[in-house]
Amino acid sequence: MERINFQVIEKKWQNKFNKTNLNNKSGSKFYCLEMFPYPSGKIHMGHVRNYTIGDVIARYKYLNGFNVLHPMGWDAFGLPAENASRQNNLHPKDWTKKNIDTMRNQLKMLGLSIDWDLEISTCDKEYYKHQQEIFIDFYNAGLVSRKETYVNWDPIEKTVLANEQVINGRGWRSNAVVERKKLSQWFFNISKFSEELLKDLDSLEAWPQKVKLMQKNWIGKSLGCEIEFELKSQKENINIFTTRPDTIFGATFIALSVDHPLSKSFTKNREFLNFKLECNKSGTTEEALANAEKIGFKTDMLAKHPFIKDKLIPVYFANFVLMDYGSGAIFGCPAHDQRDFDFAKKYNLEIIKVVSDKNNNNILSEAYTGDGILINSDFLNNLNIQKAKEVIIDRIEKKKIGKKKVQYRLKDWGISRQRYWGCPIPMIYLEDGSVVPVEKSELPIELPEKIDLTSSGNPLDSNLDWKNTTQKKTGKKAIRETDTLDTFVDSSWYYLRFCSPQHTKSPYDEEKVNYWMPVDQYIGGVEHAILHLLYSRFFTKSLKKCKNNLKFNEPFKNLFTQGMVCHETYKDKKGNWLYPEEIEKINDNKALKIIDKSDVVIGPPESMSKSKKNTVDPETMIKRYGADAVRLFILSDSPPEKDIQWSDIGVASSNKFLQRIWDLNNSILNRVEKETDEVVEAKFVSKINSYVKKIDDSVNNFRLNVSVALFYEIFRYLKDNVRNKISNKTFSENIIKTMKLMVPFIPHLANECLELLKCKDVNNWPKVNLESISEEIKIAIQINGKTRDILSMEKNLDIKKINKLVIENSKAAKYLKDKKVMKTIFVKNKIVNYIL
RNA sequence: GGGCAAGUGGCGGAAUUGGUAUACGCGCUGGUCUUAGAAACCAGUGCCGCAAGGCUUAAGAGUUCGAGUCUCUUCUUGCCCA
Repeated sequence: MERINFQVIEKKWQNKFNKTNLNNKSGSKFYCLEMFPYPSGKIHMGHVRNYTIGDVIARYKYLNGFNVLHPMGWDAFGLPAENASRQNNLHPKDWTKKNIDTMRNQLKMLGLSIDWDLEISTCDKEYYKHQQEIFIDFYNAGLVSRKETYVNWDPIEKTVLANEQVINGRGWRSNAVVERKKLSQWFFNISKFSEELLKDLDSLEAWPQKVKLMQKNWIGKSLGCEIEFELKSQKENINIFTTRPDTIFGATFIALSVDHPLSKSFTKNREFLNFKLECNKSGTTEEALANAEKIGFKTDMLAKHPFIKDKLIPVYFANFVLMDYGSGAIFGCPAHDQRDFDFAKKYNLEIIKVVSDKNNNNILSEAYTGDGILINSDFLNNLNIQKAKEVIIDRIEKKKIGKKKVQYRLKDWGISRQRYWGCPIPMIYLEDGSVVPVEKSELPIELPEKIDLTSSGNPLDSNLDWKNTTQKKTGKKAIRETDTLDTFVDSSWYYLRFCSPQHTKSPYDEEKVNYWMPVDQYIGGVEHAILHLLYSRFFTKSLKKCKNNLKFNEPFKNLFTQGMVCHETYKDKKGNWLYPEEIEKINDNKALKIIDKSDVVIGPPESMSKSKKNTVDPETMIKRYGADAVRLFILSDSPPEKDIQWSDIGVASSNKFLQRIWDLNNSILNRVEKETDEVVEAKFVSKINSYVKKIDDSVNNFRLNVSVALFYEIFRYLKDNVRNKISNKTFSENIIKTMKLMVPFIPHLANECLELLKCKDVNNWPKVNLESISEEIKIAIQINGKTRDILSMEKNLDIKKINKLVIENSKAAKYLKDKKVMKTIFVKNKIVNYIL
């Protein structure tokens, strides 16, 4: 038996794939996009999974007549390039280019249907030039602002992080404990779009509910109210914001942010300044604030309760109140807010319960935030929370001490980064203190080639040649903005660029972008559920608003988030991580270290990561088992949206299956002509047709693991029928059909087989004639709801005929003997249930 | 703590609107071939039972002629938010 020489076959077909695209000019458009990779060095299994899923969809749509756009590019700016550059003295540009070349080759080894003519790289000046242009457009449209704010400062990377980049109080990449620092920063005013970003989630019908919910929570719309508190001995009022005005009668203190205007009278107070320093040690995320110990600074100010005559409540500065959320001031109701509760316990403040819980006990061990009926609240008593909110807001507005207000949790997007390897921000500072954009004709503002990355801080800031410049229009001296853009900006519009990557005049060709957009299928990791997707949605909406030439509201019509690729972890006795190739597996529970035969501790499957050494190199696997086998395995073992566990045995068995396909294909080529039987042939044709329908259904529903299972079934069926009374012509036609079904999954082998079978019309999908599917069906025979037999019969028989069959030849007959059937439930082609 | 998703053989997992539970793969068992092994191929494989038959979708209840699927309670796991 001939072994497949997959290296030769793959090379042959890849040469072809690399030169072609999936354009069907006459068909409807279909834009298939997978999240583009960061060029970190080599591709990993996560990429293999992502791009294989995308490739199946792209090829499937193409074969079904769609005009398919399937591009690929590189998210090429970012800090790792700078780090690598320091380590091995290679310019970030060269390091990035080298990685791109490696990874492009690796992607080509997978046999993807990428149109490489459309390749883009975000670090290319032809790309970021347009990004700078967009920045200036946004600036002119009032969507960019410069604000002095507290930022999340990563002391290791010496840069600012967006809130979303802070995870558990630590930098998402460096894992350093994040500090609060005040800096002047550029912002995109994404919060102006809060309502639109929230509302339009409803139009994204084919997005996973989970992702929509995460975005909804992130935007965090809440209805609240502002209330003015008068102070006893000062003229100023304190304006607070709350989402729980119903708990006003439980208010026992006021807490201010350390940056609240009232803090000005404390600037000479040493104790207060120390307290302020202490506050700045923790990060600015809600999570950090919730977890940090609540600390306060008591002032001598007292505020008058707006609804309780003569009641005075103390005013504190507190670390859990931030100036940029609401008004930088809150009233504390310890009974019904955990932070307030912690604070009140610590400073021995009054706790007044105003919402009754089910237990009705008056001593609380923690804040009660559930539903209930108002108590101890004068005119709000006996109302539920919702009603109480309405009544109190109404009262506050009538009394003219405050008003209803909608609040969003979503804050503006800080985009300044103190780094070299990013897109320069096209702004200049003039000597008179004004800050203005550069002329569009000066774009791109290129990164300087020569750079010193050895010193800490921002390398552009110390590059005086680059930093010092003049304003083109006036010739005035100026200095450049030395911060570069957050790399999330680069990926917020790349999907538009793919529609016309060589367009020089503007970021995109209007006609092409309106033809291809929105992306019909976007595929990527769920880890981008909030940041990247929200930013991209914001970009689309902003561009639409300021350029007025886009005809769509949302960039991604359908979104699919694939699961991660996992692998067991291994540790030796000393607790050092081991690579899979360093161990020998004896069975599921036992493994040995190859060099010294010592025991290895096997850990549970976790997502592949270099730090745990549980990675498997795709290139090694492709070389060992072939690209088709790797593709087939990564699709077969789990549904695409769930995590998959990598298994060498699994990919080896995919490889064996491919060999069986090859053997079958060869045996067909030499098949001796059979005496034919029309009935047998018709049944055979009908069966293969029914499989075409099943593959269609599974692919359309992204159940690609089911598609693969069906291929195994189909091939067993074909093999069982080789010796049957079927003509060579019919057999060959149907094996061609089957191979066509497999093209999106294993494009190399399927195309090779089709060529050997002398198939002429390779680029179309088999048509299913639903009428021709006339399978024999099986009906469950139940007695009192219990299945007693399963009978095969032709389709669409009526109950009379089935009754006869049941009495004559089913195991259920004996249960019916001498019994009276009270009722018969009959579902055509499915079941008969006799109730006795 | 809140929200969401899920729980099916030894394992990964199938199962249109409630209608044949355990497809397909791995593993395991037996066989063919082989000096032997590997590979390949063939057969079997949810559990109990010699069999007839009974039991089985985390646990328990409910609705229904019929529940993996719908409802309620409990437990467990994962993710997101806090």
